[in-house]
Amino acid sequence: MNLRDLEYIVAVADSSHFGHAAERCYVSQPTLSGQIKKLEDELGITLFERTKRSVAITPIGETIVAHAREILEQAETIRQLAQSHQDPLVGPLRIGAILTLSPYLMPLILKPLRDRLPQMQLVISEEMTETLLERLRRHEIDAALIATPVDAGEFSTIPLFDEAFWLAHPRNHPFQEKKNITQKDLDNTELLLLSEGHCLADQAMEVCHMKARAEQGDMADLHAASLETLLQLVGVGFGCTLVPDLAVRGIRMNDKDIVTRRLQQKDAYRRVSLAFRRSFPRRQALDAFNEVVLDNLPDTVHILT
Amino acid sequence: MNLRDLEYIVAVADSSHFGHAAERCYVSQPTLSGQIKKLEDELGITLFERTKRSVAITPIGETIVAHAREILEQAETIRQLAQSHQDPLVGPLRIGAILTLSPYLMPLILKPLRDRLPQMQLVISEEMTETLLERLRRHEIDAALIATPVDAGEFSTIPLFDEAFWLAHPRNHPFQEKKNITQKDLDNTELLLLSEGHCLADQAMEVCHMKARAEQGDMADLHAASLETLLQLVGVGFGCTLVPDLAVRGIRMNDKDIVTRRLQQKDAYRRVSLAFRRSFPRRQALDAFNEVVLDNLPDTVHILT
DNA sequence: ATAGAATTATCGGTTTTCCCTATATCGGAC
DNA sequence: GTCCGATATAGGGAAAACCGATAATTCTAT
Repeated sequence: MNLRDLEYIVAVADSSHFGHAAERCYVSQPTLSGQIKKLEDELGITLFERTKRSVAITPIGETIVAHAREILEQAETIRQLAQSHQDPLVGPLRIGAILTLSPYLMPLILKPLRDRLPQMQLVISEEMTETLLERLRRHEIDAALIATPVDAGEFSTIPLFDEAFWLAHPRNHPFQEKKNITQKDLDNTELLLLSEGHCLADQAMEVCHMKARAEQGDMADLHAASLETLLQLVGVGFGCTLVPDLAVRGIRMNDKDIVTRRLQQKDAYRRVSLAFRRSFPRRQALDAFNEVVLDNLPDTVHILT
Repeated sequence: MNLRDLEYIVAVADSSHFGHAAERCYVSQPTLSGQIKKLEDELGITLFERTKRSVAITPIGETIVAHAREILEQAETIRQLAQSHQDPLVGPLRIGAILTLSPYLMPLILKPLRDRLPQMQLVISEEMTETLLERLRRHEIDAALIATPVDAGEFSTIPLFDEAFWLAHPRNHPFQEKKNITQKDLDNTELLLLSEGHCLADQAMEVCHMKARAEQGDMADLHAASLETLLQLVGVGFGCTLVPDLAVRGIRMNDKDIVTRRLQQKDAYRRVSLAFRRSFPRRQALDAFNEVVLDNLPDTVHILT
């Protein structure tokens, strides 16, 4: 049995005429006759009752042709599906992003993305870096926006932009009096950090030359699960924290108790990149996505070509 | 695209391993790889994301494999259908019978038929000869039990049995006094006949040497549409009629006002045969049907070998 | 009755597809 | 670095699908 054979029997069932059916299938009449005969032999039944003058379908033939029609329809559906997915820009793109980036980046790009690539539906996951990478491995997402270098062997990465860290402190904090915050100031400051696993915590510790989490002492149990929570804590005077650039934009607008200040250090930034499986077939979709992201970032971040 | 190709992609989707999938499909791994690649090229999309180390299905691949599964299932259904119809004795057999035979023959054979050929469902149509032959031409029925010779060119026929005609007259009829009914008696008798198109009417006229229906005079508007109606008329003294043998059996039991008498003439019978399209493929089913019919006829009919 | 038209089946040869073995290539493990 | 496991590639052979020509059969028209 064969899809072609099924086309043949459907054509004969429709036209009741081997010659016309053959024409419709773009084959010669002997070919069609032979193939149908072969199929009948294979199935062990007679599909069509033919005389030299006429062709009529048998009851069982009728039933089988009905199934054949369904099969051909399904096959056509497959071709249609394939057709509409041929453009790599069409179809859902599953992007993961770290929690300290996603809430501040997505609002900037979702609308432009829908305008520029209406056929591409973005499916967003927000997770910590390790979880994202695991989901990438499992093919649950197609790419991940992260701020940590990953093993180049396992995934390909495209660097997108460098995002500076800002210091956020309460309005009544001693820093309020200082014109410039120096590295030394930072090194001596106890920072509020996100809980274990958030790359932002590690990055902040690095910027402030902290050796390990344990050094923080009493504040250990204040480790928050989201940047928003952390900022709430800053707002009520619990301490300072480092905030990545994109997240600062929201604070400036909304919270009068929090002061954000640019850091002097040149190396106080994190590099955001897009990681994806080397074998991922829709590279063009990723490139288009990246382009939209870069086109819609504020001037405050440093875009990498 | 090809049914085989679809088996390949389903196998790969199931095992996530080209080698194992190939084994399951009884082909070599290069063959399977090649065919899948060909299919991907044909569809213009990537079904599987493969590295040298692992295989994962793409989202669109997942969708397509789902359709492929349905197609293969339908194909299997076709094979199953064919399988269970391979035995020509299995499946519905559509038999037509003339109206003056069907009500008397069917009760005799339905139960034996169900016992002997439980897998064959009999679908019965009751029509006049010409209608039966027309339905035979249109493949609406598979065979017809008729009592008229048909053009041997158009249909094949199998003679089954000769059915004698009996005379049915009211108990108070002059015939009641006669010991034997002669041809001359019949020739001078006005018979009640079935309406136009019933072969029994023609046959009765022939037996009684009637030239044409018009000779009957006043009784013309009494032409009945069924033998049962005709016998009702006989029962209330409207006249005589000829009744075929199988129909007589019912009368003897139920009606005290009707006398049935065997005719002396040797040629007062009709030949019942089974007519079918020469191209009908389930000849064995017909033979089996005939056998059951002949095995269950009463001794009063003359069975033809 | 005979010729002609229409229709399906059959035959021989060609092209295409499918499949196999052998081998290359790549990534990971020891 | 070498071996192992996995997929991809190459070349050749077998099977199938296909075509044109033709046969066989049946209906139609003259």
